[in-house]
Amino acid sequence: MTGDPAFPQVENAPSGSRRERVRKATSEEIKEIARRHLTAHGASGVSLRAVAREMGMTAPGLYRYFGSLGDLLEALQADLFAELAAAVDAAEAALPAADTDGRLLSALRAVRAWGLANRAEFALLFGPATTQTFPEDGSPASEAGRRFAATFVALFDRLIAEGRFTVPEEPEASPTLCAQLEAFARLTGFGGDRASIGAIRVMLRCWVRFYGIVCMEVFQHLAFVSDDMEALFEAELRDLARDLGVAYQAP
Amino acid sequence: MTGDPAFPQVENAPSGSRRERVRKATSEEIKEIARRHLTAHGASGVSLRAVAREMGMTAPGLYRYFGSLGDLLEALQADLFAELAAAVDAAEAALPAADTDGRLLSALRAVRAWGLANRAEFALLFGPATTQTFPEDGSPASEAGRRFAATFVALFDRLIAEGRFTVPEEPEASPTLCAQLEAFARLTGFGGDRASIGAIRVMLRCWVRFYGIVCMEVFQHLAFVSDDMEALFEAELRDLARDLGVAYQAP
DNA sequence: GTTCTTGCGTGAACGCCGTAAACAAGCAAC
DNA sequence: GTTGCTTGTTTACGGCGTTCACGCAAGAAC
Repeated sequence: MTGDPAFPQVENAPSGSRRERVRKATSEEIKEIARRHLTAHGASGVSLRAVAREMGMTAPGLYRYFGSLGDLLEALQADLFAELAAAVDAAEAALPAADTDGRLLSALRAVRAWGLANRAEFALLFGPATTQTFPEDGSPASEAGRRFAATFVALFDRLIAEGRFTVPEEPEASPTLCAQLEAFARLTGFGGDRASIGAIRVMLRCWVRFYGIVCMEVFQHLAFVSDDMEALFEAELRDLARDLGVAYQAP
Repeated sequence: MTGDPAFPQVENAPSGSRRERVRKATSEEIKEIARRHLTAHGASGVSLRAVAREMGMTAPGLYRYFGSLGDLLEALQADLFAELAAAVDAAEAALPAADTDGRLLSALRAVRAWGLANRAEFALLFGPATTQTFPEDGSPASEAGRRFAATFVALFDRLIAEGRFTVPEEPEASPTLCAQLEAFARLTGFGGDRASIGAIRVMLRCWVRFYGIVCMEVFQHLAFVSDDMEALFEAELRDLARDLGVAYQAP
């Protein structure tokens, strides 16, 4: 596996032994085909047999790569979280690093755009947790999700650091809520030094609102209003920006 | 079974011919069993064969009652919307008619409670629209959903009538958004006389926030924060009430 | 009361599916 | 070469949605 058994493996090749490389390749091919089926027919349209058939294998062969159909979906989940995070990063990177406002808006719009362009994928990531797709706590999928979240946590963190939004006076926060918010901050590594409860509360509120509007649109629960909800989304984004002390600007 | 066979159709019996009654009964039994399977194993755990087996029938027999598995799920959807609406109505009815504030809070809490007590059912109603469960526009499921929404529309309507919340100055509403909001008001029969664009906007904003927090909890996307998110929900509800000019009161 | 009709349920069949177990071929190392 | 591990196949089991041809009992018509 590593550097040199005799010393023939000078390793200009990508990485790992030949075995490992080809294994990785087929593993990627499986996920690639499964992704296509996911896109085309939703999560329930992904089947080991169909994937195997498409790549000229038999279904049991896939069990050398994924322990079950659920495992395959979970691996897909991890990849998709990474893909989404990459899309968000790309959207951010297009703007100057100092433009926190623009970057945040751009990042949020990127999530919506990705969700609309990848409905089934979005549903797999953010839809109801079925008996299948159960990202166990330390699993790759769970970690990938955490990394995705980290992107936004970092952005919000900068808002706090820049002292953007005025934390509202909230004396009513119950002890239970405070404890949970603190747990949230700890788990996400949010607001390293200035993690005021109020700030966390504002961030979570915004995240919930954002989740709501995007899910509604992607899951098509407001389709009867209009097929294109961009205007509503932008209006929501404007509100959201105001709450965060961020200067809204049209896309 | 009915009253008298001699000149028989005096109809003290429930309704319809005997045929129709027994048909209705088995139809209900099918849905009842399917509902149990839904509760136990999620939407993907509902199968015609299993339902049939449990009621001592064979699967093809069910096709006399539902055109397909998808149709059965859609019928379930309709029933579940009705059940949820009933739960909301009950929660409302427990309070005096004049107590608009209390009724609204109670109604919203009822939705959350129902969702938590019926996760899979909630997912079927509000989760991603799969290739299965596609409530065609005039379908029973779609109508049931509309009736459920109507409950809340009525409540918000009363808030407007009572002049509760001050519509924020929003000169930025784009023409597209205005058109869509008007379409929304028309389709839901919202705000008969005083349907100001701003009011509709406020209502939709609140609905989106509510949808977001409940979905997050029911779909278990904030489970890492805590297993019991009641405190967070109540905090969100407090904010929401403030925006609507509603007096928050603890449950 | 006999006949006719209609609707209900079954049995068999087709083609999917996930998954397990036994087995054969290929590659790696000694 | 021999040994052992990795890969993939074959075969098999049970479950699934759905279709079709068929019996059969209950209601309608006479």
